[in-house]
Amino acid sequence: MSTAARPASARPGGRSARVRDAVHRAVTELICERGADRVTIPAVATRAGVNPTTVYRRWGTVPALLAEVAAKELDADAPPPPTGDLRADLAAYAEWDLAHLARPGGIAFFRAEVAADLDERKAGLRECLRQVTGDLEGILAAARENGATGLPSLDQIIDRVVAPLYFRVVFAVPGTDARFARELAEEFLDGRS
Amino acid sequence: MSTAARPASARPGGRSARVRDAVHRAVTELICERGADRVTIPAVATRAGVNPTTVYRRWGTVPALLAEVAAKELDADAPPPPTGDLRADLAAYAEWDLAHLARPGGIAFFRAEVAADLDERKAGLRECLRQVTGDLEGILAAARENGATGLPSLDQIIDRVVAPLYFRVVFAVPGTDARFARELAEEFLDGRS
DNA sequence: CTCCTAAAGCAAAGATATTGGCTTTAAGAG
DNA sequence: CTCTTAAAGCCAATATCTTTGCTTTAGGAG
Repeated sequence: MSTAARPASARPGGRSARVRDAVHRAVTELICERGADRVTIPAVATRAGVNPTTVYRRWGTVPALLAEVAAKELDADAPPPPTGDLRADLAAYAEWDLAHLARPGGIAFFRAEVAADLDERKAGLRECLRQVTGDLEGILAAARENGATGLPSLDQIIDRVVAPLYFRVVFAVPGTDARFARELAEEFLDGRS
Repeated sequence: MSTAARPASARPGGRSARVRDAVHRAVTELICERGADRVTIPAVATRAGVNPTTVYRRWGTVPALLAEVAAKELDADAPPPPTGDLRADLAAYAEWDLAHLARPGGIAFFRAEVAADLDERKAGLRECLRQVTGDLEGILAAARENGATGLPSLDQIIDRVVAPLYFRVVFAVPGTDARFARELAEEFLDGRS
């Protein structure tokens, strides 16, 4: 036992990082080329130029691997920061959310979460929903600071704006584009008061 | 070539029907016990007391098998027929839809559809969406015959009623019960005029 | 009742995926 | 620079899934 605190991860640098990046890249590529259900650990390992055993030992299962990649992509592609203008912020968020879902392989991650089971599934989806509600709360808080009153509730926004976007992307409903997303948000706000 | 017309399926009776029923039952049981992603053809065959080869030859893949079972269950558990009272019909439909999705293994079929890829996926989801729009069109038609005017559009109902239900079931949002479903439909209609 | 044959069963071979024991590599501390 | 050891690599064993060729069973027509 040294007197210094142990780092959270024992050996995060160099080779481990390179392997992680190669595996992440391989997952993204395979998801885009084939679908989520054809992503297997041996395939990922081959594409990444890494030994399958390594992937099994570090990540264990495909859903766990996908969850990590999805989390990383969510960090890289964050929604636009709220300005305090609820109407503009919500429209921008809706547009971003749609783009995020509809990006190549975007829905594949959602699928992976939906398909996973029990604890893993609940954890993944809770995290996903938590992320969405966190973003929306940020938008509402900014509007409130800006002096806005009579704000919609989180549940209302989720039911009226977020849910339709998810549904339409999953079912590939035609006409679900950026313009639709913005109008969905704006019409929701206009219909209240 | 006989002069008589050939039947669509060459030998539908007896043993084939028994095997089909046993396999269907096994699929439903396994989906409820484990999740959709742990349903494999060998597992289904064992549970059904049928040879795996038979399942491979008749259905080929797990998604195809799940699609057939889902279609059969949809037939067995049809939504209530429209009465012509839009408000009551839509509330009843929302309640039925939620119950149908939330039933044991209900979402698992949806998951299976979502997880499948390319042609199979598109076919399955289109069928699912077609079913929903068909039911809703029936409700709208009944209301129209009853003299109602200013009816909402199909897209509106899907965005405002159906999509939130799907979203909430998939993400297991608390408080998503029959009462919520009815109120969702009623508040949608009340919010128009 | 008898015959034809679609569909089910069986068994063995061929893929793939997963696990475990052991060796090798290279961060990172001292 | 040297040493320790976490993490990666290798390879063989195991488990699962999937396909294939052939045999057997049992609907259903005549």
